[in-house]
Amino acid sequence: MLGKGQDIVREGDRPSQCCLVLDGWACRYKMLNDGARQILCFQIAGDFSDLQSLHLDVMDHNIGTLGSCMVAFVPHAVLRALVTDYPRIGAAFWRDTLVDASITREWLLNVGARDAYNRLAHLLCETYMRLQVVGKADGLRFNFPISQAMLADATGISGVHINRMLQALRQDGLITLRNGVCEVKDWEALVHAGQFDTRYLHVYRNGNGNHAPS
Amino acid sequence: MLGKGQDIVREGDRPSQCCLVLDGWACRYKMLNDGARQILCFQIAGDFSDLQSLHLDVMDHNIGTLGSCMVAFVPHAVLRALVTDYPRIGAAFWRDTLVDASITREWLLNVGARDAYNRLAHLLCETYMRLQVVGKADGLRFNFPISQAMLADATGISGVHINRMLQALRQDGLITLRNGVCEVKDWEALVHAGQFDTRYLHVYRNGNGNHAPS
DNA sequence: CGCTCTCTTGATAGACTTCAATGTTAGTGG
DNA sequence: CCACTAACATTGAAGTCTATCAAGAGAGCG
Repeated sequence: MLGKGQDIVREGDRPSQCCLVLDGWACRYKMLNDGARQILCFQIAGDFSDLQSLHLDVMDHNIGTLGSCMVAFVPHAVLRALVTDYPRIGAAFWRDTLVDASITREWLLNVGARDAYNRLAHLLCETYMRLQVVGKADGLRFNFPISQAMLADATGISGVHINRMLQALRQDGLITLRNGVCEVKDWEALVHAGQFDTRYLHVYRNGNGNHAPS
Repeated sequence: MLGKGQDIVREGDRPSQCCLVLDGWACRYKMLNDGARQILCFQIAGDFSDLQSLHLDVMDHNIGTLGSCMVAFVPHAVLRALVTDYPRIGAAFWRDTLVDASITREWLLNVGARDAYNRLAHLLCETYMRLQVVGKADGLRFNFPISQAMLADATGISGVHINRMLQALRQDGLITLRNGVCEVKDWEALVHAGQFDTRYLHVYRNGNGNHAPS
């Protein structure tokens, strides 16, 4: 169990184990010399943080907690044995890293091509959907202990502007967000604003998966 | 051999083969409803475009050419056989997709946290370095048949502003760019401007790899 | 109770976009 | 060899989205 703002792995490290997020909030991030931080993705329950360290010796980014976070560490040796003895598991791990890459690409699209309002909407859609898939959503509500400063770092938008865009989303009746709890008030509108399409998450379920559970 | 502006794979496709870029320029990209395009990475000689389709059935992005481009297609069946029969090759393929993801993360940092000038500088550093690694650079010069509109789509900057930033880079004596040929005039300054660090490319060579060959 | 963190708000400034026009280059066909 | 066209590059002006600066208000905590 880690507290908030703890680094799990740092850029330049040569990990000998992988970190699995069991609950709470972590993220990948990178820093610039001027102190700017870019959060590269949120990691929630079930995410294998740095599976990549199995094949890439040196970490090219940091992994840290955003809120209190329960993690497990699995030695590389164990994972390597799993991968060689059970190719199916190896394939599943590989697939996991591919989905991770897909999400990063969508974030790149988000930051590179959408304006602030839609960008935030998209991030909320994705976060809700991912939480929902792993059973961490309560209907249309979910815990979201992410400060506006963190949202700023994740979206490449300034903190002040995040604040205003959140207000806009609230006023437009799309969401509610208070005390670390977010509630989706108008899923359709949120999806429309973010131009959110679940395809890139590569979750296959019954139904089309692009609607909130009723 | 494909011409310019051809799609190789489209979002939603279910490829049964992977595309290997032998020479020329391709890219991953995504579109928004309003017609905006985000280029997600450049693909050059040696890049296995859609290795991910081995494990993710449906394409979540497009792959297309930026200039004339020589590609080879390898059926999934062949690759799967390779992966199962020769685990080392499987590991190499996996590693390849991980490096790809690392580059995407750096692009996200680039677009999310750097201003236009430095963003362009970084893109040029990366492109030069990657070409140099695969032997496609001629000293400090390299073919760069990428229009300003494409650079705009790659960086999330408008075409007009790309033009101005290129002029600034030229005036500052960092680069030369004409007729699809780019020449680095001041590598140190370019690296500094882009805050470029090769680590994320995961190329290990003699020397530190962060300097142009003399 | 003071401290810190986070959220909020207003005013100002700036980076970048958009619009629109012009210049340049290369290719095509007569 | 020269019009003609299509891309692409360049330029100027105006507009706007977003950043920055600065300050105040709540909320949680030792």
